Amino acid sequence: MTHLPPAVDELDRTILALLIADARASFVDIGRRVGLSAPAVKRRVDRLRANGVITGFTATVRAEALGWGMEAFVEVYCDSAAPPSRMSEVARNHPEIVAAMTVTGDADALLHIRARTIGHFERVLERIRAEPFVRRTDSRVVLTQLLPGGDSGSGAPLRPLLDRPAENAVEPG
Amino acid sequence: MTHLPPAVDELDRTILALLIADARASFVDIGRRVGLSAPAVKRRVDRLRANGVITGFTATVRAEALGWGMEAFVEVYCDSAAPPSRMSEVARNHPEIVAAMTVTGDADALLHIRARTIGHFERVLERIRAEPFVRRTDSRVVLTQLLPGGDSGSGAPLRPLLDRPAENAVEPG
DNA sequence: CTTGAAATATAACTAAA
DNA sequence: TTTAGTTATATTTCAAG
Repeated sequence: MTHLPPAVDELDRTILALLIADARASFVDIGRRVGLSAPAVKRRVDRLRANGVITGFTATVRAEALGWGMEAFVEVYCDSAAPPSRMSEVARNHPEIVAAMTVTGDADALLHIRARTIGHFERVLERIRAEPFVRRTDSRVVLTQLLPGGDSGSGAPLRPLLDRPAENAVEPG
Repeated sequence: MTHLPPAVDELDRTILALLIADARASFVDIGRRVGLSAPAVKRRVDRLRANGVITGFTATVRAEALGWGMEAFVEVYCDSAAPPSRMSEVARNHPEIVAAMTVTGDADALLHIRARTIGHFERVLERIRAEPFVRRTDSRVVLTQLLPGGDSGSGAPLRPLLDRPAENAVEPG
């Protein structure tokens, strides 16, 4: 049994790009740009949501404007006995962890962390290091975002990828 | 002249949390939950946008559903003569780079990269390594997302931070 | 795709703190 | 002066044809 192919066509990609650029755009407005009626657009958006292509709509917020001026990536090294589910629990235990993943390489996990200040970040690190199984951490503090939109996942950086249908083809071999 | 304090109050934070959870929520609906009329909500949202607290509204898309099944973080080491603006240019030159930043530590930059397949990723790496000033790279391929929402920046992981006004206070010293 | 009724966005105006 | 409520109108949503 293969995973169901979502079957996203050119029109869907354009609609996705428009919704990524502005999630509050009206179906009428989107329809005008893609040459479709509003109900037709709505049907496609509903289908993209049902298919799990669109997972939701969100406001993008400048973390600094809310007092979260620090950002860092932290590699976590665990005891070899650490069950993989434990890191997931650790990630949920600390609200400052905005993303967590297992990765290749020496480290067992990579954490994306936001904090108010260096001092706050230091306390978060201490909290994480105090977790069972966590042996040591290796941090990289973000200095400057080099791309507009800054944070990945804001959707905007994904848009260029949508504009290249040829690149989306399944690669041979 | 100090930077203007955005002055985000409790009500704003609730509205932000609701918009992060669903960017297409109607002002009437938001108003019901915070005890405000629709125009009052709109005025606040307009102000949050004008203040740069809200930078936009975006659809969150599952990259895998579009054929982007690979994700990696790549540390880039440059020649000491590399101007900082060059990395920014490199980042813009490769659409697979969804985020790029300068960081503390040995590496000069950290890239967040999305690719269709391992083979595609390898070719992207070769392209980046061929850039002037880039001396070497060190990659960490993402294996499993440990938090729901996966990607950071989707807004959802930021929501818990909004729920903690006490944590948002400016820290002494 | 088109239609039409219900819901929504939004501007102008008014009222209150 | 700043913020919210009310009203009025254009627009949008959405189910049905």
